[in-house]
Amino acid sequence: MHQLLSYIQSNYTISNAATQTLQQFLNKIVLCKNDFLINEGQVCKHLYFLEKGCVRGFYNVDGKDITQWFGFENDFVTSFRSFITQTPSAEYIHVVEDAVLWALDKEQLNNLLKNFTEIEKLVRIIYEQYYIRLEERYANAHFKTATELYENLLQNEPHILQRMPLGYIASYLGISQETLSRIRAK
Amino acid sequence: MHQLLSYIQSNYTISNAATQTLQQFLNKIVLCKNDFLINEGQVCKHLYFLEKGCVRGFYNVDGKDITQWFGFENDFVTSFRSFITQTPSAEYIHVVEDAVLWALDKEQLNNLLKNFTEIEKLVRIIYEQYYIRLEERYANAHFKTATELYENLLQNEPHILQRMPLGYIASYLGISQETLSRIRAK
DNA sequence: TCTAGTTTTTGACAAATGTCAAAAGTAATT
DNA sequence: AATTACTTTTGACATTTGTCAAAAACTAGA
Repeated sequence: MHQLLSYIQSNYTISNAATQTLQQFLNKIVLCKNDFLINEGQVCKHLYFLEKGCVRGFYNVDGKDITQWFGFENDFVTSFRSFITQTPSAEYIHVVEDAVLWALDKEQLNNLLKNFTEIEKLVRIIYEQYYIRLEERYANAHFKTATELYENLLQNEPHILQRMPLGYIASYLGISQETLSRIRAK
Repeated sequence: MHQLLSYIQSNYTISNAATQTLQQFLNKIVLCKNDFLINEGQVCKHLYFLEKGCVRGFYNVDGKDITQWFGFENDFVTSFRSFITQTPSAEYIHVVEDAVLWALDKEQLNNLLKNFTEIEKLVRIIYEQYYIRLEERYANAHFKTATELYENLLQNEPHILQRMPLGYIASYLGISQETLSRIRAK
């Protein structure tokens, strides 16, 4: 069975009919390190469940990469703004470690939402969680020194430090790589 | 009719039955400037629709206020984290201009979500929009100089500059009031 | 209109962080 | 093992921003 389905079933209540229909709509995608799942300018037509590997969402300003978020196992990833509004994505999604994903088409998700109340509810709850997570990250980023940002990361998301190169982490925190390197030296 | 209801009806599709039930559950709240809608430590049991006035969500670190967000007419406001998880709020909600709000109890919202699919959908869509908005704000805050932050605000949310005192705006942007004052002088 | 309270501005200085450039370290390939 | 490419660290210095304190401007109430 897809890891996505067991993940959903162990965290939410969902009927067999919904599960089976969902299963039919999922397409497996395998990508290698440094592939791109999404490119800037592209309209994002799928929601992805990340089964294995890790990715980062970043956008490009004056030739400089700015990492917005990281995705790991059991995360839903996509360029949310593009996926929701069906407008061109401002961000890239870059595969940092070889990845296995399951893609769900926007149209087909809409069908699921229409036909299965429990999926509508599931999606609503997932949004709630993602919203809270983002808000928390935002709060943590505000009015903090570079050292505090690093200590926060160490405390709240240590897996990022273990699996992501320094340059990406620095831009995720909004500080220069050199500063991060010096902080870590201590 | 409540402004909330006409707001919803003009933006979403919603049955009469749902509208009427929702209407029953709404309680009007009137607050004055400098009242608090939510205090830190309090579990937030209501979702509020802001009909008139404006508010800010802030939290306190070492005696210093840090403004997280502003709410204006037609916004849904609450301490989302607390409301969703039913744990004590980390933030205060402070009334900046005399306000009229409509409160919806969490329990009663849950009933609505259970009984009316279109409300479940409505809430899901509202979360999508709030999520995107937050993500956008986050992207704008990252890797920007104080001047760029100010110019961004001027472009994207000029109403904030018109209606909020400088100190709140500075902490919203994550810069000191003095710096913001100097930037604005130019 | 005057007064008291609040908010905003200004100045001087200190501290934190960014930038650029080079060196050191690490990993991947032949 | 040697070469190449990529990532991380280090140093020197410039710039931005924060902090503290005081003055100025603005607001609301008596």
